[in-house]
Amino acid sequence: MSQRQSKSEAAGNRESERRRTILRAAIDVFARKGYHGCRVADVAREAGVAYGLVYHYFKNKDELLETVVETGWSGFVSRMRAVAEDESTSLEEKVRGIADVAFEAYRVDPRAVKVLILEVARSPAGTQVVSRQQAFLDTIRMAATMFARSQTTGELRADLDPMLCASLLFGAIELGLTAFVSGLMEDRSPEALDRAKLQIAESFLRGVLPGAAAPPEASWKQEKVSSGTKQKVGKRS
Amino acid sequence: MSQRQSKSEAAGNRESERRRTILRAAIDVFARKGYHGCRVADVAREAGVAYGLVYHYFKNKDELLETVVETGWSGFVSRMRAVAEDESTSLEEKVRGIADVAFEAYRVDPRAVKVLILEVARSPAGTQVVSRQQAFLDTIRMAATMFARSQTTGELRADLDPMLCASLLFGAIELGLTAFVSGLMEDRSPEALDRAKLQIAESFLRGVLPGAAAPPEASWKQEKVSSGTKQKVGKRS
Amino acid sequence: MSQRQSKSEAAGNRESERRRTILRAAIDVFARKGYHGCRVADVAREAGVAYGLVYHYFKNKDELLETVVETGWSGFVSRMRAVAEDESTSLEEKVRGIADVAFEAYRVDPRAVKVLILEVARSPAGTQVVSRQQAFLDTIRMAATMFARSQTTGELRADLDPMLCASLLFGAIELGLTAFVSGLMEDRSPEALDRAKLQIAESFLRGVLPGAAAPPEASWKQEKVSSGTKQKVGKRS
Amino acid sequence: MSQRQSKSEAAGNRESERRRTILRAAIDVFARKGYHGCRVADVAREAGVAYGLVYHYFKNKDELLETVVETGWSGFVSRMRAVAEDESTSLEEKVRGIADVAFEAYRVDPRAVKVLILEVARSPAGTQVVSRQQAFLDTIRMAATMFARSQTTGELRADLDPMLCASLLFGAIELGLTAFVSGLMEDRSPEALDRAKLQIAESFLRGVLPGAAAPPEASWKQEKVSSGTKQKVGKRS
DNA sequence: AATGAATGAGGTTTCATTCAT
DNA sequence: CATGAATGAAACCTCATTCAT
Repeated sequence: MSQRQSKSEAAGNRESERRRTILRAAIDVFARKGYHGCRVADVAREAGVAYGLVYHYFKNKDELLETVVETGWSGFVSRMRAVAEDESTSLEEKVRGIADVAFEAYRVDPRAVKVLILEVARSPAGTQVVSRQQAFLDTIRMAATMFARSQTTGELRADLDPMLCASLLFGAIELGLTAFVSGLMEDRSPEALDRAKLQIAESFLRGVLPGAAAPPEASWKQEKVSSGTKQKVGKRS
Repeated sequence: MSQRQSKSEAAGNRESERRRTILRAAIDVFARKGYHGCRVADVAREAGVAYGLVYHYFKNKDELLETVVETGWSGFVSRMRAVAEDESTSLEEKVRGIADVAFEAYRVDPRAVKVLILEVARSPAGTQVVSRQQAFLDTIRMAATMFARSQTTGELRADLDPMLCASLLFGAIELGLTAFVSGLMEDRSPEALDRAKLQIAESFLRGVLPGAAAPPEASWKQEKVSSGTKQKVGKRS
Repeated sequence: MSQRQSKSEAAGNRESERRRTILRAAIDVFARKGYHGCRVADVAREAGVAYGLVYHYFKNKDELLETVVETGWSGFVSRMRAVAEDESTSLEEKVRGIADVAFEAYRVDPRAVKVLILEVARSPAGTQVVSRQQAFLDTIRMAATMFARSQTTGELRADLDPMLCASLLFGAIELGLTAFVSGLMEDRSPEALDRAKLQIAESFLRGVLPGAAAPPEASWKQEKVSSGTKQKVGKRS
Repeated sequence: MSQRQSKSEAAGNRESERRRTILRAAIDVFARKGYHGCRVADVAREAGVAYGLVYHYFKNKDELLETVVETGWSGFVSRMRAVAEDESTSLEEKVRGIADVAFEAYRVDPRAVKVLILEVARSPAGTQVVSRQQAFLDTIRMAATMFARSQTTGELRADLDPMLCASLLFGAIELGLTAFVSGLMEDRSPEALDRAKLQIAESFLRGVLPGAAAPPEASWKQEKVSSGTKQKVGKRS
């Protein structure tokens, strides 16, 4: 802030600046080519720094991803948690808040969200450090807990599985965002984003809130027996 | 079937038997460690065949995945399409049918579904052959078309984006299945699967069908302005 | 042995042949440039094989050295042990036998001995797998035990430290061999080797066997006080 | 000495102080992990100075070792030479003197001695600057010359190879010291050191001085033919 | 003098793919 | 068909050295 920074301050700033540059480059490259599809050299080139500098700031390629994920995810999760555990709000507000957080994250840094979706949300279990895979699941569990609490207050239909509600909500949000990330949605304007967010939240709420308008269950109840048996879904030719 | 098979038949059968063994092994290994996390040798070992035999039946590692995906996905898609484009059924039945197809596929071969979810649904755009990435998106587009048609008949609320509806449905289904795949759902009995399927379909339908019971929109309409702006979601420190 | 070898036999032979080729090349290269001074590529080139084949037969560069050492050393040690623990021989015969084993090893494969001397005998403790450093020390300990036993039978002067006797013997042998390895000894003919071997064994024996002719200790006893004090050997602080 | 030092003197002192600190650290680190097993950063950390400062005082890593060796070795050699070339002493006194010098060097700075043993005495020929490898050999040659002279005066048995005598002496001393360095000798007290020194010198002298008590050569003369032939020392299977 | 960030050549290791048997 | 040894390009990582401050 002061006109003159002490040497160490200046150095400290430059260091974190470089570090951030590399992290930024990593996000961009990971988003573009995927973690496995890019080389450390790509990240370095994107960042405009020498090869070895990446290893000055990060132990190895994996830690680079780990850091990208952690910084991106931890903020996301803490905001999510703040919304989900706010005792002064209704379930409805919470759900809308969660959608807000997710879409806002996308608005601010779509590429980072893409990396999170691609490399964190889904990835073989055993492969990486527990944290990565777990991070995503923990978030869903957190939401499930939120839904379970809502059932005790009657805000959520009692016949629903809270874990499934959570999956449903996050699945909708995630694939909604994926639609933007992947180019399925042509209009990526802020307004379109906002509309998508609202639609997702609203549809979800309509579906799970205890409302008068139950869907005409009768029609499917009688055919549910057949489901799962009449379909032949043999995987291989 | 006959006691004696002609030479070519026998050879053909033995070949496809081996081929199938390898494909099966590939599915299992991909599901366990991911495409990038495993080596061709792992697949060969899992199949109990020699190293080079994999290359006898498949051009390269990528074709192996391609084949896994194609055989798994094409059946899935055709069944999906049959359901979605059946002109004699209501939207509700179609949606339930889609959920049926997805969950039945999981019931029959959960590991194959896992591979499809991991390696097909999400993966960086540029990386692989177009087909893979496209396959998933095409399916969503197909569902979007289905929803769009339903709007013309008044079966679906007109104010919803069909593409988003498709994302919402598939997102819910996919993450629902992920909940099983990842172990989030402890009870993986057929009954639990069935329950999940029904809940997902029903909640989705409730949310998007034109019903009397609109959710209390008033409550959020007045705060919607703020959403996407008041939240501070800065990704990095 | 038979004219026709079964497939696996042939393969087995070819495999071990290659493996041996690489090991041989490693010995030569290690002897010439040292473990740290050469690249895996050098070994591959020397062996006339492709780069990656080295890794087909050995886990990594370190295992390559480990194997060189083990195969070379284990034979050496077992022969040494056979000599040292033979209860039917006199100490004198044992000492001569040990010199035999060492010099014969050098005659048979001087480069392998060079590698053993360079990379095994001495090397920082913590660096490598225990076995390497320990192997050498264990051999000395074995000899020390042999000397200790000889003291009980009166074959060795009782006033000597067995461990030091072992060090003395092996030090003499090792540096004797080093004189050949390093080119200090110009004549490397078998006869010269034999002469060196005999001289070393004989001088050692003269020095440690209980003989009438004690060295004129008187002469140094009176000046021993000064030793270790008058010399200024400060390495610089 | 004077109360006031000129600026350059002061600077010079400070410089050499730092320089010495780094050199000291290098000795310790080299002794602990070996030249190849450590990084320049390790030396810097051990010295408690910044990374680049090492390069302020030394051209490169190799010069660091070179300097360690030179300062350590040159003093050692000049003391050794003073003893070996002192025309007023008997061979016996010279040998005892050499042992004195070596053990005193170890007493004063065992780690420096370890480095000398590890990095100087043995190291592949081609690897480094000639001086290093040569330094050790030259010392042995010097001793060999000393022994050769002793033969002309009849102090040393005429049937011995002077070069081998030198190797024998230094081998015994070196491995004697190694026994201490490596922990083979449990008692490392000054007294134990002194005892070892005396035993080595005395045994060596007994072995090589022309004494009445020749070892019973007869016993081995008749079996010497076999040596080197009956032993099967094939290195590999 | 002192610092440690920055550089990049050089080495190791992996693993998809080919090929001889 | 089947095998698995052989190949080598491509990626990762290390670390000596330089350089701007």
